[in-house]
Amino acid sequence: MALRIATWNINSVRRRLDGLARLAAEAKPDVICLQETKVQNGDFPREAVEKLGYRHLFIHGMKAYNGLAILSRKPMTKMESRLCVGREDCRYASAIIDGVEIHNCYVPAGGDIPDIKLNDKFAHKLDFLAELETWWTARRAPKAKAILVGDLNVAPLETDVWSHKQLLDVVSHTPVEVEHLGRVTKAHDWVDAVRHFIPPEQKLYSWWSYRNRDWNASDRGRRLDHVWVTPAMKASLKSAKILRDARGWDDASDHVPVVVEIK
DNA sequence: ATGGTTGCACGGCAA
Repeated sequence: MALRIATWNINSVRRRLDGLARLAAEAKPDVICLQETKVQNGDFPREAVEKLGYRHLFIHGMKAYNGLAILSRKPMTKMESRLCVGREDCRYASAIIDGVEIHNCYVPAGGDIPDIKLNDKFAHKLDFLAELETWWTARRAPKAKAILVGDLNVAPLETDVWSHKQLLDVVSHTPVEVEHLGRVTKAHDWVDAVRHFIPPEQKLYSWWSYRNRDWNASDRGRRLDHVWVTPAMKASLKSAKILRDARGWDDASDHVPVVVEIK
């Protein structure tokens, strides 16, 4: 079994079809997990995606916000979506491909103020992470083959942000979020596939704000997009890449794809 | 300290 899997917060699949074609051509993933497709299932650009070779689609979308898709060159079974913290938000989709469970997740961004009393969105984010922890604890199965990918909207390591000190109070890198994400990791003994290859001393980002004059020069990035595998798959990890160049593509998303190869 | 940009859809809201 060999599998190349990409995860990408595409920030509107309809506005990013050229980028999707470029990802397909340059990284040749077998599976592409998208977040923030921002489109209802009926309006999803199925034909364009099928033309790129992804003929097995699981689309889980809604109008204007959120939305996920799993695009695959190989057959998919057991497609499921889940509601998280009681909302119908389209933030979780899973399927089985080549005997591997693929979990595609879009954690709420959490708004601007890192205080659950002042900001409902922040409370929602922490509740969502807590629910993920509970769910993964309940289905603990160390020998299972599973991959969890997505925009988790948390940069856990000091080197996952451009300035640890300056971002301690900024949503995405606050200690309480990092703790919540850490408990999800522990709940299933997830292995961070990207940090497996790129040492934690090295700065590494997958997102750069649109609100910078020159994202590349200022380089104020954060690593919000992740690929995790179960311990059973750790020995099969072959490579991991964050496609930084994609931030400079025409009509770029603010996130770039992360690609992991498994053998 | 503040505002900076983008997408959806056509007025703010979410990121």
